[in-house]
Amino acid sequence: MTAQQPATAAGQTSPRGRATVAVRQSSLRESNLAALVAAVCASEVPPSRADLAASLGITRATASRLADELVEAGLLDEVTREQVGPGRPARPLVPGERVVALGLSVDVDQLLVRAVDLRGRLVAERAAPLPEGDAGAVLAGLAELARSVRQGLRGRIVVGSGVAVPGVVADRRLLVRAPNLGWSEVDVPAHLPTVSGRRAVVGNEADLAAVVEAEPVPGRAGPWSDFVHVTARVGVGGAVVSGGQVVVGEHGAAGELGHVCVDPHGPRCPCGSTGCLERYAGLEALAAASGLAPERVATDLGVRAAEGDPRCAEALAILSWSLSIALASVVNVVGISSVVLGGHLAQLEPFLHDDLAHRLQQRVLGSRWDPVRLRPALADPGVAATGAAFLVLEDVITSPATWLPTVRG
Amino acid sequence: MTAQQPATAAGQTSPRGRATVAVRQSSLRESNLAALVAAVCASEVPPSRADLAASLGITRATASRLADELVEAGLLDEVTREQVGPGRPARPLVPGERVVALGLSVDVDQLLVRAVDLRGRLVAERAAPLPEGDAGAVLAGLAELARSVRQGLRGRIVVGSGVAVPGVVADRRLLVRAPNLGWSEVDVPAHLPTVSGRRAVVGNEADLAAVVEAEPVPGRAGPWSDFVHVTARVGVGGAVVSGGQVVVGEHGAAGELGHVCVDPHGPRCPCGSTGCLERYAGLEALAAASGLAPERVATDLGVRAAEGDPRCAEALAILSWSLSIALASVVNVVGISSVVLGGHLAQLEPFLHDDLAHRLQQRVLGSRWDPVRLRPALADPGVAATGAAFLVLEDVITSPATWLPTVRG
DNA sequence: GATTTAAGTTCTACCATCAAACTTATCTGA
DNA sequence: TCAGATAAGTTTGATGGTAGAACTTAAATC
Repeated sequence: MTAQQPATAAGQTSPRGRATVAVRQSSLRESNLAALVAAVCASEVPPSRADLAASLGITRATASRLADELVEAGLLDEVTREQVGPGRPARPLVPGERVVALGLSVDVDQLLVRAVDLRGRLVAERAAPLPEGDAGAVLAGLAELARSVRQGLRGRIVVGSGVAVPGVVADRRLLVRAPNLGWSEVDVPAHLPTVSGRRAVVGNEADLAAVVEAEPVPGRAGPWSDFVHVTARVGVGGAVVSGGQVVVGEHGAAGELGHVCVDPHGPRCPCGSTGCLERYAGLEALAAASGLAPERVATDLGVRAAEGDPRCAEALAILSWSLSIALASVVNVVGISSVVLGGHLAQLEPFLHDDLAHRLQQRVLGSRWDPVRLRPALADPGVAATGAAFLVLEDVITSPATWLPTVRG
Repeated sequence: MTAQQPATAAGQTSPRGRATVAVRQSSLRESNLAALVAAVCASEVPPSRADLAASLGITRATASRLADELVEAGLLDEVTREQVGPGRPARPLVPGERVVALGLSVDVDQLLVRAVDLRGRLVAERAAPLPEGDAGAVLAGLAELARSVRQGLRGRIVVGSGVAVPGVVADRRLLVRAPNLGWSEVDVPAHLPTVSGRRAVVGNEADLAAVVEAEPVPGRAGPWSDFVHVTARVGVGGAVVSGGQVVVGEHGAAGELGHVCVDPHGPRCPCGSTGCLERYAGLEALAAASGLAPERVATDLGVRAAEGDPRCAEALAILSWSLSIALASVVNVVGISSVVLGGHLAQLEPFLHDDLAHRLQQRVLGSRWDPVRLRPALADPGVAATGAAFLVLEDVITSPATWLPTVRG
């Protein structure tokens, strides 16, 4: 899902990564504008025009002209830096703070709308309980919530909106099915207002959470660019991130870690298979094994197990065992040896880490050369909404020319 | 492995797919040359200069000028087409047949060298038994064999050589480890002659077989661009192809389908884990279960089972069961629902197809909406060598400008 | 206050593409 | 047989974006 387009420097490319359309003079400019914005967003310290010229391999003249246009349009901001040495002082550039995107999220229990700026900062946020009714009613409520957030964004350049949904998404638009909401074949953008004339883009919530995990700030890579993201809540979902990109698969349904087979002789799963990971690591299974109420699992299971509660210790051991089998298979197949644990697994991570790492070490083929790394996910229950906004902001970084006034003559 | 670079229209991009280096006038030309060559290679019917101009969105003038340069350099050939209607007759273009690449392959039992032209045709081939000795001795033998094949290629433009090896490859160069050969940390290109001043590029044999499966002719997509390729020979290997590209993973070790866990309570595997697919679908396991000699498994197992031999039928059932569990997990995670069966599985495919398809249908999450497709691999034991040559030919398609005379003034 | 250093700007040259007119080669039909 | 139609390919000058080099600006240093 989330179909992060394989953005290229200039021109369209086929799925195989070869150019299918020729490039012209103007694409040259567009692609250099994109390179400039990407460089500014990716940089830890705000670069000057001269820095950009050097790092991108263009002349200062060209870098300066392009940067001026971007500053003029508000896509970049100029900041002042305290002088550090001789020479004319630089005018460093940072991502434009007037640029914001809306991130919408539909979950099983609430609606959430966030506004995030190009620097990745949360500008506004509003939540509401899930309205009663069908997809139309719920999305009408979401549209209303989004409108109210937009009210408070006067003076900003609202570049678009993204939506996170708990289901399979095709083509960044169609929600094919969302079992937990009971929806199928919903054309989500059709129910939402356009922003600056642009339709909302749609993504799967687990994928969007992984986007933020991979890139905590739009356009700037996080510490890990290749990892498997497992999110356990009621069900178990996940995403595979490779080279900073979420792997979406043929029909946008990749990342179904919950239904990797842990034990073919294990319990039946409603999906039709047997011994799926979800039957061991899902909330229901953990509650049953530990004797805890479902809402206490995330907070109490680890602590109780550490205190010596035998049922909790047993539940934690089964969790670790089942995760190790499923994750080892995934790691062997996709060749990625970093794992991010999300949902209630994030809170249990301190109690799981050593045992799970040890078990993975035994089952992962390349672990002798490259040990498996484990990390808890960001502790933000609304990440998916942020990820949805990032989806739009990444588009701005990829093709900033769209947002420039087309002055011809 | 096989690190197929995510080739872009113009300029370099980061792993995240954003431009890191600006593009200049000359990149424009380079990228349009590449687009032209790619279009000619991808086309079923040879396109004229006017066809190319229309499909790429450039003027006939530009298309013509670029095409002339490519024809001049031998990268494209002009053919004559019988006239079909009024107007000046077109001079259709096809990939240049003088352009050939060498594909080398080291296997556990033999050396193989092929020469393949830009149209994907096998031009020459020579095989030799595996020489005694260490990596140096074996690669010296391979170099000698390559030299002898090159002798017969006078008048051709030999653009480079690729090498297929049965092991993990890093950076298209270093053979990290090859258990079946007992090699590790071998800098393969260092032992081989350069071709036109270019070092050989190295890839994993399973990945290279998948490359040919995805693109039977260089630059022209085959029927499937997203599939899981399982190859069972002595061991069980594989590759995941997504969007026509082989998924290589963080360290080039992706695609280890042989060590996906089928049953955690299953037999121990030398890899340190338990119940790996290789313990069920590997040649040794099949021979033991069926009572057949290892070399007869591929040819006889299916026939004997169909004739009613109970041990063979049992062995086939276990094979199908174990494949279904492992493949279902892979398909759920990477979201790809096409499977190509290679090695001895290709020959067994007719006997496996129905039962395996049925089992997968039950275990794969999205199979109700998108049934899993099964297909046997190409019946060519030397595909890997062809794939190695393709690796080089794809580079020519991606950046043909490298092969043009640099006329400046 | 002269000198050094480096950022940013201005100007001309270059080069690849575009647009449009032009040439060439074949078919069509009287 | 030959003019007309049709479409491929070519030539010409214009356009637009970057390169290169000289120039201006602003601060630190001595």
